[in-house]
Amino acid sequence: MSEIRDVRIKKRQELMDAGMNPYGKKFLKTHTIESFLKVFEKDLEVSLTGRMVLLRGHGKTLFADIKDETGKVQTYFHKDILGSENMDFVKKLDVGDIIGVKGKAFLTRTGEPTILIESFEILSKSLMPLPEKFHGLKNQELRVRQRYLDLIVNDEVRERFKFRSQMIQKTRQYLESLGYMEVETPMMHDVAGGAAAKPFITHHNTLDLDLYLRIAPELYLKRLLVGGFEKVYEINRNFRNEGVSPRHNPEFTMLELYAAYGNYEDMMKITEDLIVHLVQERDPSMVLKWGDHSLDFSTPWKRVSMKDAVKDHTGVNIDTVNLKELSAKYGFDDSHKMTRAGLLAHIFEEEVEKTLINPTFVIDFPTELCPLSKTHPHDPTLSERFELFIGGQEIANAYSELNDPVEQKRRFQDQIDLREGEDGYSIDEDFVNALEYGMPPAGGLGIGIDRLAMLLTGVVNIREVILFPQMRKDGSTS
RNA sequence: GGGGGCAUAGCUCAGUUGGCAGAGCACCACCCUUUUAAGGUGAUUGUCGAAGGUUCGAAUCCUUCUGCCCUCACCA
Repeated sequence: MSEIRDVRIKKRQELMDAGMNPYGKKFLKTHTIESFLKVFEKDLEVSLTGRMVLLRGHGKTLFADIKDETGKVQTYFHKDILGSENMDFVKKLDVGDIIGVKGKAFLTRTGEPTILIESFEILSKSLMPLPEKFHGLKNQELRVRQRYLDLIVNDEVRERFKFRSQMIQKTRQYLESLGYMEVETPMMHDVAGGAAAKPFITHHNTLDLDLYLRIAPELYLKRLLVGGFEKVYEINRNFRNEGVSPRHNPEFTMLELYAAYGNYEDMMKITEDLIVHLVQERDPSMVLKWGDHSLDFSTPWKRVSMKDAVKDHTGVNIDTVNLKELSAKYGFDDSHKMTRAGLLAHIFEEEVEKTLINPTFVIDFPTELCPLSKTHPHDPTLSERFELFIGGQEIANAYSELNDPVEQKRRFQDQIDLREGEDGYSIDEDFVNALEYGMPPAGGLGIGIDRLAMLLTGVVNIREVILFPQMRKDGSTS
């Protein structure tokens, strides 16, 4: 129905014809709505801006709720104050219009702080109707495809994205306070490394060069350790050409940080400290509701080896169990390269991950699953690596970084052999070369920022913490 | 990619056994000078996601397609 739009286009023209610009310019406001409400005082002269979200006509007057980034306030257009000519302009206003107002504060009979408008400007005439005032916008698809409407109408959505921004801001402050330096490394890689994932492929025309959108910044950040920076971090996007799900978006935000001369124990401490710091500000009780779960962030967090986690949960002792029996049970057949380590990881993912609701560090990963990690000094089959699980999801992943170039190259080659024939996988020779110059021992950590934001805001779908998550092409008009 | 569910007015939603496509809000007109999802009177509002099929007759049954949600697989 374009009738509403037609009516508004007509009003737009009538405003212009009457000399009132419906798309105004810079407007100086004295307060945000939040700050106005805080300092409210009768007869205070203020100017405010906002979008009209609710109109209540009342004879020769009009109440309009206007909303800015910080809140909502009632305004009052009165014919006796504005005069009949201005009141004609008021009749051309609609829900959705963005206006600037000047006026005097007062309290209505019922005690509502209100601005008695002395003058106003139309800063943007809205042509499209907003979603319904009471039920708002619920349609999942529209909420994402037209996120701007979601943000206008659904306050809790706007608050959630504000929180996400503050969470990242606090993370930066925390890391800076520990002496970490933020860096930016390439998004376009000629070798897709640092994680096991399918990359997106793109092409540089002038250089005639196929490039991969990065799947992880890891190998570049470690080059910086070689270069002599001792504490670096990066918060930015990774791109993985894989399925979309309530927990996966093709582009997602990752914090990676590296500390020279440290190890994965340091990373465990920094992970716990950072997340506890963020949770504490959210809710000092340290317990957050998340979906059907309640997450208890009280320290110290549980630590369990992968072997023990599997043993405790399934009774399977991976070192003594009959492999054939077990692989049959878990759907492994001869076509898989079945090893005890591979099977352990498989059972862990199938049976254990989803049960790790309160924060749990899983440690002592089999080395063959950790191509970038140092091994335990006393047991080379295990690596100095942990993954942090909260709410059954992997939130963080960290190692004592492997800094032996010869061993690193051998492990890369093993990975390539496993993925024989697949495109996009090759050894980052320059990274190995960098290691040959000497990288200090280091702890390295990655934290999934979107998932952390999910936990801290209580939502179970990643698209609720990503402003514009990936969607298919809109099929509604075809 | 596999399996299940959903798609009706700008928004939120009803729609019985296949029998004239509905409500609330929004919009429009009129009334109303402190309302609070204001109120009152009246009017308008549709490619029932798309294309086929069955039928005297399809929003409703069948097929295909598109999109969204859930789930499995890949993965963080």
